Amino acid sequence: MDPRPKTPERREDALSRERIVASAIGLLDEEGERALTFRALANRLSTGSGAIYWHIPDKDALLSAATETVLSRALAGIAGGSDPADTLRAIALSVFDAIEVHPWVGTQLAREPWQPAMVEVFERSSAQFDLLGVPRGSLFHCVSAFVQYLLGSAAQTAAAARHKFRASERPAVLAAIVERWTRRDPGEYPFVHLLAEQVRTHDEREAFLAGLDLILAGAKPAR
Amino acid sequence: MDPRPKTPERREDALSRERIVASAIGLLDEEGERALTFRALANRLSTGSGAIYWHIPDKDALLSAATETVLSRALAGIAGGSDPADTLRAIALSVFDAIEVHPWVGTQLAREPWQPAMVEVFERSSAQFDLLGVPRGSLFHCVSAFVQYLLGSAAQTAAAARHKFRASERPAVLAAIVERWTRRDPGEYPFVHLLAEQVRTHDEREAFLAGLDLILAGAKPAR
DNA sequence: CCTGCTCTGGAACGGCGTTCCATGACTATT
DNA sequence: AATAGTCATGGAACGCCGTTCCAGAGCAGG
Repeated sequence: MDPRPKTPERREDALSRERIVASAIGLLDEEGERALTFRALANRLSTGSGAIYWHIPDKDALLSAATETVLSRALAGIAGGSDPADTLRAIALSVFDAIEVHPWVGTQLAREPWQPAMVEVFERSSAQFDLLGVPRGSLFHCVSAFVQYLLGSAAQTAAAARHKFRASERPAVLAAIVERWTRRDPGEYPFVHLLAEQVRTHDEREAFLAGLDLILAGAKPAR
Repeated sequence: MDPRPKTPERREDALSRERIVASAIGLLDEEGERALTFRALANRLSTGSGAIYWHIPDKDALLSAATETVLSRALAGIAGGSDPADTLRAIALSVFDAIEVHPWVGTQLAREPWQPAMVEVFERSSAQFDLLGVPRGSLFHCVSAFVQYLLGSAAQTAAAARHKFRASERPAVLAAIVERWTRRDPGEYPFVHLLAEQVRTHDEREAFLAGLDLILAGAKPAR
Protein backbone atom coordinates (compact mmCIF):
# COMPACT_ATOMS: atom_id res chain seq x y z
CA MET A 1 0.00 0.00 0.00
CA ASP A 2 1.11 3.53 -0.59
CA PRO A 3 2.73 4.64 2.64
CA ARG A 4 1.70 8.25 2.23
CA PRO A 5 -1.53 8.58 0.25
CA LYS A 6 -1.90 12.26 0.92
CA THR A 7 0.28 14.76 2.75
CA PRO A 8 0.11 13.86 6.42
CA GLU A 9 0.26 17.40 7.82
CA ARG A 10 0.09 16.14 11.31
CA ARG A 11 0.50 19.54 12.83
CA GLU A 12 1.28 23.07 11.85
CA ASP A 13 4.83 23.22 13.17
CA ALA A 14 5.91 19.81 11.94
CA LEU A 15 9.58 19.34 11.23
CA SER A 16 10.58 18.85 7.64
CA ARG A 17 13.76 18.72 5.65
CA GLU A 18 13.00 22.16 4.25
CA ARG A 19 12.36 23.76 7.62
CA ILE A 20 15.53 22.22 9.06
CA VAL A 21 17.70 23.35 6.15
CA ALA A 22 16.22 26.85 6.25
CA SER A 23 16.93 27.06 9.95
CA ALA A 24 20.49 25.83 9.41
CA ILE A 25 21.06 28.51 6.78
CA GLY A 26 19.81 31.13 9.22
CA LEU A 27 22.11 29.88 11.93
CA LEU A 28 25.11 29.80 9.57
CA ASP A 29 24.41 33.29 8.28
CA GLU A 30 23.77 34.88 11.63
CA GLU A 31 26.33 33.21 13.87
CA GLY A 32 28.93 31.64 11.60
CA GLU A 33 30.01 28.18 10.63
CA ARG A 34 31.07 27.10 14.09
CA ALA A 35 27.63 27.87 15.48
CA LEU A 36 25.92 25.17 13.44
CA THR A 37 25.57 22.26 15.83
CA PHE A 38 22.72 19.81 16.11
CA ARG A 39 22.05 21.04 19.62
CA ALA A 40 21.84 24.71 18.59
CA LEU A 41 19.72 23.77 15.61
CA ALA A 42 17.38 21.66 17.73
CA ASN A 43 17.09 24.52 20.17
CA ARG A 44 16.25 26.92 17.33
CA LEU A 45 13.54 24.52 16.17
CA SER A 46 12.31 23.84 19.71
CA THR A 47 12.92 20.15 19.48
CA GLY A 48 15.53 17.54 20.37
CA SER A 49 18.61 16.73 18.34
CA GLY A 50 17.37 13.21 17.75
CA ALA A 51 14.32 14.44 15.87
CA ILE A 52 16.49 16.11 13.25
CA TYR A 53 18.11 12.79 12.39
CA TRP A 54 14.77 11.48 11.23
CA HIS A 55 14.93 13.94 8.31
CA ILE A 56 18.69 14.43 7.74
CA PRO A 57 21.20 11.57 7.83
CA ASP A 58 24.16 13.53 9.18
CA LYS A 59 25.90 16.88 9.34
CA ASP A 60 27.59 16.52 5.96
CA ALA A 61 24.19 16.06 4.33
CA LEU A 62 22.86 19.08 6.20
CA LEU A 63 25.71 21.28 4.95
CA SER A 64 25.33 19.93 1.43
CA ALA A 65 21.62 20.62 1.43
CA ALA A 66 22.16 24.16 2.73
CA THR A 67 24.82 24.81 0.08
CA GLU A 68 22.62 23.34 -2.59
CA THR A 69 19.71 25.58 -1.60
CA VAL A 70 21.75 28.77 -1.66
CA LEU A 71 23.63 27.87 -4.82
CA SER A 72 20.70 26.79 -6.93
CA ARG A 73 18.83 29.92 -5.89
CA ALA A 74 21.82 32.03 -6.97
CA LEU A 75 22.11 30.26 -10.31
CA ALA A 76 18.41 30.55 -11.02
CA GLY A 77 18.57 34.29 -11.61
CA ILE A 78 21.18 34.44 -14.36
CA ALA A 79 20.21 36.24 -17.52
CA GLY A 80 21.86 34.70 -20.56
CA GLY A 81 23.05 37.64 -22.61
CA SER A 82 24.19 37.59 -26.19
CA ASP A 83 27.90 37.83 -25.40
CA PRO A 84 29.24 34.48 -24.14
CA ALA A 85 32.02 36.19 -22.17
CA ASP A 86 29.47 38.35 -20.38
CA THR A 87 27.36 35.33 -19.58
CA LEU A 88 30.42 33.55 -18.17
CA ARG A 89 31.10 36.61 -16.01
CA ALA A 90 27.48 36.55 -14.87
CA ILE A 91 27.69 32.87 -13.91
CA ALA A 92 30.92 33.40 -11.99
CA LEU A 93 29.64 36.53 -10.28
CA SER A 94 26.42 34.91 -9.17
CA VAL A 95 28.44 32.24 -7.34
CA PHE A 96 30.93 34.81 -6.05
CA ASP A 97 28.22 37.10 -4.73
CA ALA A 98 26.36 34.23 -3.10
CA ILE A 99 29.54 33.37 -1.23
CA GLU A 100 30.07 36.94 -0.11
CA VAL A 101 26.62 36.83 1.47
CA HIS A 102 27.01 33.26 2.78
CA PRO A 103 30.75 32.67 3.31
CA TRP A 104 30.17 29.15 4.64
CA VAL A 105 29.14 28.17 1.11
CA GLY A 106 32.71 28.83 0.03
CA THR A 107 34.09 26.60 2.74
CA GLN A 108 31.70 23.84 1.82
CA LEU A 109 32.43 24.17 -1.90
CA ALA A 110 36.16 23.89 -1.27
CA ARG A 111 35.59 20.76 0.80
CA GLU A 112 32.95 19.13 -1.41
CA PRO A 113 33.12 20.56 -4.93
CA TRP A 114 30.87 17.97 -6.54
CA GLN A 115 27.58 19.41 -5.35
CA PRO A 116 24.65 18.84 -7.72
CA ALA A 117 24.36 22.59 -8.27
CA MET A 118 27.92 22.63 -9.60
CA VAL A 119 26.77 20.43 -12.47
CA GLU A 120 24.62 23.36 -13.46
CA VAL A 121 27.71 25.56 -13.49
CA PHE A 122 29.54 23.02 -15.64
CA GLU A 123 26.71 22.77 -18.14
CA ARG A 124 26.12 26.48 -18.52
CA SER A 125 29.75 27.52 -18.60
CA SER A 126 30.79 24.88 -21.10
CA ALA A 127 27.94 26.00 -23.35
CA GLN A 128 29.31 29.52 -23.23
CA PHE A 129 32.88 28.44 -23.90
CA ASP A 130 31.50 26.52 -26.85
CA LEU A 131 29.77 29.66 -28.13
CA LEU A 132 33.06 31.47 -27.63
CA GLY A 133 34.55 29.19 -30.24
CA VAL A 134 36.61 26.91 -28.02
CA PRO A 135 37.02 23.56 -29.81
CA ARG A 136 35.53 20.45 -28.22
CA GLY A 137 38.95 19.10 -27.37
CA SER A 138 39.84 22.13 -25.24
CA LEU A 139 36.39 22.56 -23.66
CA PHE A 140 37.15 20.37 -20.68
CA HIS A 141 40.33 22.21 -19.79
CA CYS A 142 38.66 25.61 -20.13
CA VAL A 143 35.73 24.66 -17.96
CA SER A 144 38.02 23.02 -15.40
CA ALA A 145 40.14 26.14 -15.15
CA PHE A 146 37.04 28.29 -14.89
CA VAL A 147 35.61 26.19 -12.06
CA GLN A 148 38.90 25.83 -10.21
CA TYR A 149 39.51 29.54 -10.31
CA LEU A 150 35.97 30.03 -9.08
CA LEU A 151 36.48 27.59 -6.20
CA GLY A 152 39.83 29.11 -5.26
CA SER A 153 38.31 32.57 -5.06
CA ALA A 154 35.37 31.12 -3.16
CA ALA A 155 37.61 29.55 -0.54
CA GLN A 156 39.65 32.69 -0.16
CA THR A 157 36.57 34.87 0.23
CA ALA A 158 35.27 32.48 2.85
CA ALA A 159 38.59 32.47 4.68
CA ALA A 160 38.68 36.26 4.66
CA ALA A 161 35.13 36.43 5.97
CA ARG A 162 36.07 34.08 8.79
CA HIS A 163 38.74 36.53 9.94
CA LYS A 164 36.61 39.63 9.69
CA PHE A 165 33.20 38.59 10.82
CA ARG A 166 32.08 42.19 10.78
CA ALA A 167 32.90 44.38 7.80
CA SER A 168 34.27 47.07 10.12
CA GLU A 169 37.20 44.82 11.00
CA ARG A 170 38.34 44.68 7.40
CA PRO A 171 40.88 47.53 7.54
CA ALA A 172 42.46 46.16 10.71
CA VAL A 173 42.79 42.66 9.25
CA LEU A 174 44.26 43.99 6.02
CA ALA A 175 46.64 46.22 7.94
CA ALA A 176 47.88 43.17 9.85
CA ILE A 177 48.58 41.37 6.58
CA VAL A 178 50.40 44.38 5.16
CA GLU A 179 52.41 44.69 8.36
CA ARG A 180 53.46 41.03 8.23
CA TRP A 181 54.40 41.38 4.56
CA THR A 182 56.42 44.55 4.89
CA ARG A 183 58.30 43.19 7.90
CA ARG A 184 60.33 41.11 5.45
CA ASP A 185 63.59 42.33 4.00
CA PRO A 186 62.73 44.69 1.10
CA GLY A 187 65.87 43.58 -0.71
CA GLU A 188 64.85 39.94 -0.67
CA TYR A 189 61.13 40.52 -1.16
CA PRO A 190 60.83 43.57 -3.42
CA PHE A 191 57.59 42.53 -5.09
CA VAL A 192 55.90 41.68 -1.82
CA HIS A 193 56.61 45.22 -0.71
CA LEU A 194 55.33 46.51 -4.03
CA LEU A 195 52.07 44.54 -3.74
CA ALA A 196 51.53 45.15 -0.04
CA GLU A 197 49.98 48.56 -0.56
CA GLN A 198 47.62 47.18 -3.18
CA VAL A 199 46.45 44.52 -0.75
CA ARG A 200 45.23 47.23 1.57
CA THR A 201 43.09 48.98 -0.99
CA HIS A 202 42.11 46.11 -3.25
CA ASP A 203 38.52 45.29 -4.04
CA GLU A 204 37.96 41.54 -3.95
CA ARG A 205 35.14 41.55 -6.44
CA GLU A 206 37.10 43.63 -8.92
CA ALA A 207 40.20 41.45 -8.53
CA PHE A 208 38.02 38.39 -9.07
CA LEU A 209 36.69 39.82 -12.32
CA ALA A 210 40.16 40.83 -13.49
CA GLY A 211 41.46 37.31 -12.91
CA LEU A 212 38.47 35.86 -14.67
CA ASP A 213 39.20 38.02 -17.71
CA LEU A 214 42.69 36.57 -17.79
CA ILE A 215 41.20 33.10 -18.20
CA LEU A 216 38.70 34.30 -20.78
CA ALA A 217 41.46 36.07 -22.72
CA GLY A 218 43.53 32.90 -22.57
CA ALA A 219 40.61 30.81 -23.81
CA LYS A 220 40.23 32.92 -26.95
CA PRO A 221 43.55 31.85 -28.52
CA ALA A 222 42.52 28.26 -27.78
CA ARG A 223 40.16 28.51 -30.74
CA MET B 1 69.74 36.98 33.43
CA ASP B 2 69.74 34.88 30.31
CA PRO B 3 67.22 32.16 30.97
CA ARG B 4 68.89 29.68 28.63
CA PRO B 5 72.64 30.27 28.36
CA LYS B 6 73.29 27.11 26.39
CA THR B 7 71.00 24.51 24.86
CA PRO B 8 69.46 22.56 27.72
CA GLU B 9 69.27 19.16 26.03
CA ARG B 10 67.75 17.65 29.05
CA ARG B 11 67.30 14.26 27.54
CA GLU B 12 67.63 12.43 24.29
CA ASP B 13 63.94 11.97 23.55
CA ALA B 14 62.84 15.44 24.65
CA LEU B 15 59.75 16.84 23.01
CA SER B 16 60.23 19.80 20.75
CA ARG B 17 58.18 21.79 18.30
CA GLU B 18 60.05 20.12 15.44
CA ARG B 19 59.53 16.59 16.70
CA ILE B 20 55.84 17.25 17.30
CA VAL B 21 55.31 18.76 13.87
CA ALA B 22 57.21 15.94 12.19
CA SER B 23 55.09 13.42 14.01
CA ALA B 24 51.92 15.26 13.04
CA ILE B 25 52.97 15.21 9.38
CA GLY B 26 53.55 11.47 9.64
CA LEU B 27 50.14 10.93 11.18
CA LEU B 28 48.43 13.08 8.54
CA ASP B 29 50.21 11.33 5.68
CA GLU B 30 49.69 7.82 6.93
CA GLU B 31 46.18 7.94 8.36
CA GLY B 32 44.53 11.04 6.95
CA GLU B 33 43.34 14.35 8.25
CA ARG B 34 40.79 12.94 10.64
CA ALA B 35 43.42 10.87 12.40
CA LEU B 36 45.29 13.91 13.68
CA THR B 37 44.10 14.33 17.25
CA PHE B 38 46.09 15.43 20.25
CA ARG B 39 45.48 12.07 21.85
CA ALA B 40 46.73 10.09 18.85
CA LEU B 41 49.69 12.42 18.52
CA ALA B 42 50.53 12.10 22.22
CA ASN B 43 50.30 8.35 21.89
CA ARG B 44 52.64 8.40 18.90
CA LEU B 45 55.11 10.45 20.90
CA SER B 46 54.62 8.33 24.04
CA THR B 47 53.53 11.25 26.13
CA GLY B 48 50.36 12.96 27.34
CA SER B 49 48.30 15.42 25.39
CA GLY B 50 49.04 18.14 27.92
CA ALA B 51 52.76 18.03 27.20
CA ILE B 52 52.18 18.98 23.58
CA TYR B 53 50.51 22.21 24.62
CA TRP B 54 53.76 23.36 26.18
CA HIS B 55 55.22 23.60 22.66
CA ILE B 56 52.20 24.28 20.43
CA PRO B 57 49.41 26.69 21.37
CA ASP B 58 46.54 24.87 19.65
CA LYS B 59 45.52 22.64 16.78
CA ASP B 60 45.34 25.46 14.24
CA ALA B 61 48.96 26.32 14.97
CA LEU B 62 49.92 22.68 14.63
CA LEU B 63 48.29 22.41 11.20
CA SER B 64 49.83 25.70 10.11
CA ALA B 65 53.28 24.57 11.20
CA ALA B 66 52.87 21.26 9.38
CA THR B 67 51.71 23.02 6.22
CA GLU B 68 54.53 25.51 6.50
CA THR B 69 57.10 22.74 6.80
CA VAL B 70 55.87 20.84 3.75
CA LEU B 71 55.34 23.93 1.66
CA SER B 72 58.66 25.64 2.30
CA ARG B 73 60.42 22.36 1.62
CA ALA B 74 58.57 22.08 -1.70
CA LEU B 75 59.39 25.66 -2.67
CA ALA B 76 63.06 25.30 -1.79
CA GLY B 77 63.81 23.04 -4.72
CA ILE B 78 62.64 25.23 -7.58
CA ALA B 79 65.11 25.90 -10.34
CA GLY B 80 64.66 29.34 -11.84
CA GLY B 81 64.94 28.82 -15.59
CA SER B 82 65.38 31.47 -18.21
CA ASP B 83 61.77 31.41 -19.41
CA PRO B 84 59.47 33.20 -16.93
CA ALA B 85 56.47 31.13 -18.03
CA ASP B 86 58.39 27.92 -17.35
CA THR B 87 59.42 29.17 -13.93
CA LEU B 88 55.80 30.03 -13.15
CA ARG B 89 54.85 26.50 -14.17
CA ALA B 90 57.59 25.15 -11.94
CA ILE B 91 56.35 27.17 -8.95
CA ALA B 92 52.77 26.07 -9.47
CA LEU B 93 53.75 22.44 -10.00
CA SER B 94 55.89 22.30 -6.89
CA VAL B 95 52.86 23.31 -4.83
CA PHE B 96 50.55 21.04 -6.80
CA ASP B 97 52.83 18.04 -6.41
CA ALA B 98 53.32 18.68 -2.71
CA ILE B 99 49.55 18.57 -2.31
CA GLU B 100 49.24 15.35 -4.26
CA VAL B 101 51.66 13.77 -1.78
CA HIS B 102 50.13 15.50 1.26
CA PRO B 103 46.48 16.20 0.43
CA TRP B 104 45.81 17.72 3.84
CA VAL B 105 48.03 20.66 2.79
CA GLY B 106 45.40 21.51 0.20
CA THR B 107 42.65 21.51 2.79
CA GLN B 108 44.68 23.71 5.09
CA LEU B 109 45.61 26.11 2.29
CA ALA B 110 41.97 26.51 1.32
CA ARG B 111 41.08 27.27 4.94
CA GLU B 112 44.07 29.48 5.77
CA PRO B 113 45.63 30.85 2.59
CA TRP B 114 47.86 33.41 4.29
CA GLN B 115 50.55 31.00 5.41
CA PRO B 116 54.04 32.52 5.56
CA ALA B 117 55.20 30.16 2.81
CA MET B 118 52.59 31.64 0.50
CA VAL B 119 54.41 34.96 0.69
CA GLU B 120 57.27 33.14 -0.99
CA VAL B 121 54.88 32.13 -3.78
CA PHE B 122 53.70 35.72 -4.13
CA GLU B 123 57.22 37.10 -4.32
CA ARG B 124 58.55 34.59 -6.80
CA SER B 125 55.51 34.52 -9.06
CA SER B 126 55.18 38.30 -9.25
CA ALA B 127 58.85 38.53 -10.19
CA GLN B 128 58.18 36.14 -13.06
CA PHE B 129 55.06 37.98 -14.21
CA ASP B 130 57.19 41.11 -14.15
CA LEU B 131 59.80 39.43 -16.34
CA LEU B 132 56.97 38.35 -18.60
CA GLY B 133 56.31 42.01 -19.26
CA VAL B 134 53.17 42.52 -17.23
CA PRO B 135 52.94 46.19 -16.23
CA ARG B 136 53.11 47.07 -12.55
CA GLY B 137 49.47 48.08 -12.51
CA SER B 138 48.31 44.63 -13.62
CA LEU B 139 50.79 42.65 -11.53
CA PHE B 140 48.53 42.34 -8.55
CA HIS B 141 45.63 40.97 -10.55
CA CYS B 142 47.85 38.48 -12.38
CA VAL B 143 49.41 37.17 -9.19
CA SER B 144 46.03 37.02 -7.48
CA ALA B 145 44.57 34.99 -10.32
CA PHE B 146 47.61 32.72 -10.32
CA VAL B 147 47.36 32.07 -6.59
CA GLN B 148 43.61 31.66 -6.57
CA TYR B 149 43.72 29.17 -9.40
CA LEU B 150 46.46 27.37 -7.51
CA LEU B 151 44.40 27.26 -4.32
CA GLY B 152 41.29 26.12 -6.16
CA SER B 153 43.15 23.24 -7.73
CA ALA B 154 44.76 22.49 -4.39
CA ALA B 155 41.40 22.25 -2.65
CA GLN B 156 39.95 20.08 -5.36
CA THR B 157 42.91 17.72 -5.34
CA ALA B 158 42.59 17.43 -1.58
CA ALA B 159 38.86 16.80 -1.82
CA ALA B 160 39.43 14.10 -4.43
CA ALA B 161 42.10 12.46 -2.28
CA ARG B 162 39.68 12.41 0.65
CA HIS B 163 37.25 10.33 -1.41
CA LYS B 164 39.80 7.90 -2.77
CA PHE B 165 42.23 7.29 0.01
CA ARG B 166 43.90 4.56 -1.97
CA ALA B 167 44.78 5.15 -5.62
CA SER B 168 43.07 1.89 -6.57
CA GLU B 169 39.70 3.42 -5.72
CA ARG B 170 40.13 6.14 -8.30
CA PRO B 171 38.28 4.44 -11.19
CA ALA B 172 35.34 3.57 -8.98
CA VAL B 173 35.02 7.10 -7.64
CA LEU B 174 35.27 8.60 -11.12
CA ALA B 175 32.73 6.10 -12.43
CA ALA B 176 30.32 7.21 -9.72
CA ILE B 177 30.70 10.84 -10.80
CA VAL B 178 30.19 9.96 -14.44
CA GLU B 179 27.12 7.92 -13.54
CA ARG B 180 25.61 10.80 -11.60
CA TRP B 181 26.32 13.20 -14.44
CA THR B 182 24.93 11.04 -17.21
CA ARG B 183 21.78 10.32 -15.23
CA ARG B 184 20.61 13.81 -16.16
CA ASP B 185 18.52 14.48 -19.23
CA PRO B 186 20.88 14.59 -22.25
CA GLY B 187 18.62 17.16 -23.88
CA GLU B 188 18.87 19.56 -20.99
CA TYR B 189 22.52 18.85 -20.15
CA PRO B 190 24.25 18.14 -23.46
CA PHE B 191 27.66 19.45 -22.42
CA VAL B 192 27.67 17.56 -19.15
CA HIS B 193 27.19 14.39 -21.16
CA LEU B 194 29.92 15.49 -23.54
CA LEU B 195 32.38 16.15 -20.70
CA ALA B 196 31.44 13.11 -18.62
CA GLU B 197 33.63 10.78 -20.61
CA GLN B 198 36.59 13.11 -20.30
CA VAL B 199 36.17 13.18 -16.54
CA ARG B 200 36.77 9.44 -16.43
CA THR B 201 40.06 9.56 -18.30
CA HIS B 202 41.36 12.97 -17.35
CA ASP B 203 44.76 13.47 -15.79
CA GLU B 204 44.55 16.00 -12.97
CA ARG B 205 48.11 17.19 -13.32
CA GLU B 206 47.74 17.72 -17.07
CA ALA B 207 44.44 19.55 -16.62
CA PHE B 208 46.06 21.72 -13.99
CA LEU B 209 48.86 22.67 -16.39
CA ALA B 210 46.43 23.33 -19.23
CA GLY B 211 44.40 25.69 -17.04
CA LEU B 212 47.56 27.41 -15.90
CA ASP B 213 48.53 28.02 -19.50
CA LEU B 214 45.18 29.74 -20.02
CA ILE B 215 46.10 32.24 -17.32
CA LEU B 216 49.62 32.68 -18.67
CA ALA B 217 48.24 33.21 -22.17
CA GLY B 218 45.79 35.74 -20.78
CA ALA B 219 48.55 37.56 -18.94
CA LYS B 220 50.56 38.10 -22.13
CA PRO B 221 48.03 40.52 -23.74
CA ALA B 222 48.03 42.41 -20.44
CA ARG B 223 51.40 43.81 -21.45
C1' DC C 1 -10.45 -0.10 21.00
C1' DC C 2 -6.52 -1.91 19.35
C1' DT C 3 -2.52 -2.35 16.28
C1' DG C 4 1.07 -0.54 13.81
C1' DC C 5 3.25 3.22 11.76
C1' DT C 6 5.51 7.88 11.65
C1' DC C 7 7.68 11.13 14.14
C1' DT C 8 9.44 13.29 18.44
C1' DG C 9 12.76 14.76 22.01
C1' DG C 10 15.65 13.89 25.67
C1' DA C 11 19.21 10.83 27.64
C1' DA C 12 23.37 8.51 26.88
C1' DC C 13 27.89 7.24 24.46
C1' DG C 14 32.35 7.86 22.86
C1' DG C 15 35.55 11.11 21.27
C1' DC C 16 37.31 15.65 20.62
C1' DG C 17 40.20 20.16 21.88
C1' DT C 18 41.69 22.23 25.69
C1' DT C 19 42.86 23.28 30.68
C1' DC C 20 44.60 22.09 35.06
C1' DC C 21 47.87 20.60 38.13
C1' DA C 22 50.81 17.41 40.88
C1' DT C 23 55.08 15.95 40.07
C1' DG C 24 59.47 14.69 37.85
C1' DA C 25 63.86 16.43 35.85
C1' DC C 26 67.23 19.45 35.73
C1' DT C 27 70.16 23.97 36.78
C1' DA C 28 71.93 27.49 39.60
C1' DT C 29 72.96 29.01 44.05
C1' DT C 30 74.49 28.40 48.50
C1' DA D 1 75.69 18.23 49.31
C1' DA D 2 71.59 20.54 50.06
C1' DT D 3 68.24 23.65 48.55
C1' DA D 4 65.49 26.60 45.67
C1' DG D 5 63.51 27.47 41.55
C1' DT D 6 62.40 26.78 36.72
C1' DC D 7 61.29 23.96 32.81
C1' DA D 8 58.83 20.32 31.16
C1' DT D 9 55.78 16.33 31.54
C1' DG D 10 51.62 13.42 31.34
C1' DG D 11 47.38 12.04 33.02
C1' DA D 12 42.84 13.48 34.81
C1' DA D 13 39.04 16.39 34.16
C1' DC D 14 35.84 19.81 31.69
C1' DG D 15 32.66 21.07 28.40
C1' DC D 16 31.41 20.44 23.90
C1' DC D 17 30.46 17.82 19.74
C1' DG D 18 28.10 14.26 16.31
C1' DT D 19 25.54 10.46 16.64
C1' DT D 20 22.63 6.58 18.52
C1' DC D 21 19.06 4.85 21.27
C1' DC D 22 14.60 4.40 22.83
C1' DA D 23 10.25 5.29 25.37
C1' DG D 24 6.41 7.17 24.04
C1' DA D 25 3.14 10.69 21.58
C1' DG D 26 0.13 11.24 17.70
C1' DC D 27 -2.48 9.42 14.12
C1' DA D 28 -4.64 5.86 10.49
C1' DG D 29 -6.88 1.67 9.28
C1' DG D 30 -9.18 -2.55 10.83
